[in-house]
Amino acid sequence: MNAYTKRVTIKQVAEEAGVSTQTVSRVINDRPDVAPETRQRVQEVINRLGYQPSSVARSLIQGRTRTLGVVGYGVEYFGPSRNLSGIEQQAGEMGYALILDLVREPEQSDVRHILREMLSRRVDGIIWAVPEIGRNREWLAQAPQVPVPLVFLSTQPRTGVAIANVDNRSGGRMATRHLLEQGRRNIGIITGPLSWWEARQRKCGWRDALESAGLPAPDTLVVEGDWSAASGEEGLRWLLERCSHLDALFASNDQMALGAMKAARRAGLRVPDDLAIVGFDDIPEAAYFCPPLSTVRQDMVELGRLAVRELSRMIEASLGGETILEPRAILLRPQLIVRESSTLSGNVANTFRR
Amino acid sequence: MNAYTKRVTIKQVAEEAGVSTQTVSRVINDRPDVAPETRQRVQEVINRLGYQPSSVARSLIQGRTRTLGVVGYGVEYFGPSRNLSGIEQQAGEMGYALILDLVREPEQSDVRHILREMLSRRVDGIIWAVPEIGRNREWLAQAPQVPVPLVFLSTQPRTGVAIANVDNRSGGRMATRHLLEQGRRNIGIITGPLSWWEARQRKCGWRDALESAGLPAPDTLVVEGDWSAASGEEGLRWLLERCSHLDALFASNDQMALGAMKAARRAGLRVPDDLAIVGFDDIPEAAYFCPPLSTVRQDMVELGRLAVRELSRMIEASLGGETILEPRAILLRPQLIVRESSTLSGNVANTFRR
DNA sequence: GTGAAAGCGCTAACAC
DNA sequence: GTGTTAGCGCTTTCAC
Repeated sequence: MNAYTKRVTIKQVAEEAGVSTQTVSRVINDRPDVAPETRQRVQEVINRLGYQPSSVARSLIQGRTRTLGVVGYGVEYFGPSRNLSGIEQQAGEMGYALILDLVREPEQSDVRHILREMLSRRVDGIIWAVPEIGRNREWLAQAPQVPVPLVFLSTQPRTGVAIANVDNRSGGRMATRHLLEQGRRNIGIITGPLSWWEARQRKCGWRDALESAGLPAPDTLVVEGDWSAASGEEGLRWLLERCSHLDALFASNDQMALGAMKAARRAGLRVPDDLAIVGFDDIPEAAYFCPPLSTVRQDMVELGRLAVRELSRMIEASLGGETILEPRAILLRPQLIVRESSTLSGNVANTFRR
Repeated sequence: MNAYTKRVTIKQVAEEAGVSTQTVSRVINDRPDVAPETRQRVQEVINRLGYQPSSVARSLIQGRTRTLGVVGYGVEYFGPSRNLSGIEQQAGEMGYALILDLVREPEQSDVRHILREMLSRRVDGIIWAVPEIGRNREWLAQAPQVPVPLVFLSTQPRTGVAIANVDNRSGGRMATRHLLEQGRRNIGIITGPLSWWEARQRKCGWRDALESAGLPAPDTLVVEGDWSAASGEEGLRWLLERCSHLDALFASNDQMALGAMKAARRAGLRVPDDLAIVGFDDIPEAAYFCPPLSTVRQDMVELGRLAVRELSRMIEASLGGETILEPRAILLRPQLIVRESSTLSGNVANTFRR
């Protein structure tokens, strides 16, 4: 088997067509000032030779790569993967390619190293889609010093940086208010890891709703999970020990809600009759849990798209004028999805509980 | 706010340090032949100016980008997202960056366009991780003409192209054989869309196992789903209509198994007592279904890693010698995970249980 | 309409 | 050890 053929260059095309490289350049860039017949002749040579302009060379001379750097986390989870999908779609539509870097331990990952790598590759802008955990965003204060536009996803709002978020607090409020409306009064919460900003926001929403209803939000109603179904199972067990009259639960994601359902079953509690449950995320399986899970849906695809549009706006602006756009904060409202796990009416599936 | 500062070049560093660009180049590439004091002086200037070598310029001159193109599908699903994660990990470890292109409609997507884009960006190699659906792989015959190494994931083996697969057929066999070992004799199957090669393979495995046991595999035991929980629910309903004595089900993924569980519940069937169920994939939620789902686990992370290692091998070979490596086919065995959906209590025997 | 010359930021090859 | 020259593949500028 032969080696891969060396790539055809603009020079070879020019020679073969008997014109200058300049003319070839005009043809591949669809410039007007080329004689129709010349254009056709060149085009034929291009097709015959299978010439493919090098965007590496173009990037070098034009000072832009039409590439976006994406630093992501947890693509194996539903939210982040949808998010990435949205980013990719929008970027593709706007003519940007994506360079992807996945972080596995957000708290320890070497931010400076990742940033350096992205910058050396001369991306036109960066999307930082790693959750804010503990102090792993301290460096963010230096963000304005990064020499390209930067948009953060799911990060505590700060002045001076562009941010796109789902309104987690409002989501937590929706879930809890819904449970209150169902007549529940003892509403526990299984939070995500409280080092996560998003987890804290959802908890704040829960507290907001209780306080608006004039109800207390004691610590005995709170347990911290780690987003996993196992922690949801354990969490509910723990809550039931402290608070025997618990009649509702807000689980901060659907996996933990699933674990809690298992624990409820084990404890002989009927859902929703004895215990109403609401989750967060609306993973595709949620509608098939037994019973189907009420939850808070967040449109992560749209969030990704919005982030790219904002980033592109910033890039264009920096390319044009001398001034940087004032970074904006984008906030996306989630949506309450009511299914059977929180409502007594019309709960057909419950008839067949094991 | 000021505009983003223009990037520092090697020339500026050289001037500032009072050396030639060559010397700076030697320093940033850790070449030995630089006087220690010169090196230090240059390094200081680099730090002070925040100089970041441009890999665009490097790529141009070295004829390689240290970039891999990844064409993927369905990152929002469990398998593909894990797959991508494995690819990213291994690529990172080997010093490659990733350019990501996500395809949303594998059957209609414009292969030539995607390929052109990747090639114009001069990726060193390509991983094609889009499922083989219908005839969307016909172009694959031309793969040897692509001017860079190419590895296909989850594709029907063919000579002349490198491929990495999970052994889906063997997985289907494992699932079905397990059900046979539990004493089941009327084992239905809900397949994936049969235009998918992987779906056909799993079905073949099911048939293999039945035939080995001397049992027929009639069409009344087969129903085609679309991977969704909804189709699993409907599928089981359909099967129960045709075959009232059905006592086991192999669902070709976990979502469809979940839907089937719901249908079983509705039909008043106990799982596993009346109907044993095995899924495929081992999504994280599977252990929390009610009852916990037996399934076939495939290590998609490892598959991704293997693909990258193989691709890298091909790239290195093509860089060195004149000949291309003979493309290899990699086959990864899946693993049966036994939980409660397929075993009557105390009947787990000597199988691996989690 | 077309071409020649210069140069994007860097490194390879060679000279000193 | 260090500098000089040339050039990667392309576009820009300015002649003609």
